[in-house]
Amino acid sequence: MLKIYNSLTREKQDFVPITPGSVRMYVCGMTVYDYCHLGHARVLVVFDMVQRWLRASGLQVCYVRNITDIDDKIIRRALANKESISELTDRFIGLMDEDAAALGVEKPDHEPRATQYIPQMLGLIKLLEKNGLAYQATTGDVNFSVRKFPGYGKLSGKSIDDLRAGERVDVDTGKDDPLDFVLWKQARQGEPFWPSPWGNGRPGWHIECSAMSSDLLGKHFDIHGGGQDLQFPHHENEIAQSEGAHRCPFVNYWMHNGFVRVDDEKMSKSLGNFFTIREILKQYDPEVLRFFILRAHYRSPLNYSDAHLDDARQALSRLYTALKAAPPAAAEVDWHEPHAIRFSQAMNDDFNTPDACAALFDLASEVNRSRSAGLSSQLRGLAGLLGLLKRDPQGFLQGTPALGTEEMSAEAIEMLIANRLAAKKRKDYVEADRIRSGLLAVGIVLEDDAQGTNWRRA
RNA sequence: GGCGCGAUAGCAAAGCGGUUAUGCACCGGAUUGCAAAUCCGUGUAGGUGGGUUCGACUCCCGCUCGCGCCUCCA
Repeated sequence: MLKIYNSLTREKQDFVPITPGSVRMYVCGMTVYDYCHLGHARVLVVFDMVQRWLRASGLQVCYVRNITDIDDKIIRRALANKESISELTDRFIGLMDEDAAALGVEKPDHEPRATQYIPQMLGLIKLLEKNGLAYQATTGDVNFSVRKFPGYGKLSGKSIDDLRAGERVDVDTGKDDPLDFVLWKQARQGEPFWPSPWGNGRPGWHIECSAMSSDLLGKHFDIHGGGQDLQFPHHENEIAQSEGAHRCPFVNYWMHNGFVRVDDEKMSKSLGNFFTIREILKQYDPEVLRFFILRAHYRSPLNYSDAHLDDARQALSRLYTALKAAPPAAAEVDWHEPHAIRFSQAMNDDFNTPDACAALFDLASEVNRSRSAGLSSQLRGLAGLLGLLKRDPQGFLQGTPALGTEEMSAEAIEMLIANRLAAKKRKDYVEADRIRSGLLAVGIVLEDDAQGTNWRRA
């Protein structure tokens, strides 16, 4: 039985799908005006893992991850770049796809873009207006009336009055209450707009997710995910909009992944301490990054540093080394085998990937001891469910230079290995060792076995 | 100020009221021409003060420290 920690109830709960045998899941994706950073990588990988495990559990999954392609930041960036909004967003959607693919993230079933759902948003706003929850302010903006929605704050555990305590005096917003949020922004000079019953304008941030999720998944669906920082106000507002418009429960299970940190501080755009996926992939194999993300629990904070990635790289090498020692027969998982059982229990316990990884390492030891192709298949099969160990071991072991080591071509390495073998044949161990330590100095490790000499990157 | 989360060995990171987490690093042994890899083995934990219990890293309370949200942010 799968258990999921539900942010809404703040406890682990048995997962019971609305429709037996199938799951509908929505995850807040990217706002496309810049490169994806490590925080985005975490959302992408974590919910890819969730989606994979749901499918592996025999459920039929409909996974939606949206793209926000219209908002203030996008408008500003396009202006600064002197390009059109669609040029900007198309470009970064392409780059995001590349990053996601590198990290082994499977394509969601739907990737709706906000700008393609304007009619649905307008429909939703009309419903909210009809239900007395939306009003047009003197500024022309259409706002959501937070105080008229009972239960506002149930996701984030905030009460409206507590929120008021920290508020700053804000004039000219036209809001009845400072906590009200915008559903539809009145068009301003030089900004893109769409016609609406309330005049030309563009959508507020939160309404797109309510519109896209109900259009693709229905008014009431199973799982909604995203980064912890979206819990308030974004997800809180989504609930208010969706439940306020449809008058029915919105989402059963809310999942929020923890932050990525640098030096124990949240990595964020505003702090400027973020690393893009691209930057990191210049130094590390994408699978190392994926493994780094998955070896921590999705709700825990994840501290980034080169040392931690180096550590992850060494650990992943151990798994690939085991696969190399005993080539797998297949990648089919035998679910009666003890490691598979442990793996499955770990995953069913709120996607405990660190524990699932521990099962993988125990299995690797077993493979090394037994040299069993069957167990090796188990290893590859189970790891595959996390999107790991899909490659040829040699490709991984020889393809990822450690930080600070120089590149050397495979041909050059092979040549030196041949020279060393010749030296060994004539028992010139001084020369043989000289060659080996020379290679080690540039990050190449030689391993002799009965068949000959293999090399890998340290 | 309001609300919430966390504190595990050198580093990273899980489960668990009593029995080896796991990985990296380290140490001893096997193996090797020497190594590497691998195997075997040892060691290093649970912020602090109380409480509950036959027994607590694990449950409860206080304290200290760290972090997050309350504003765009994955």
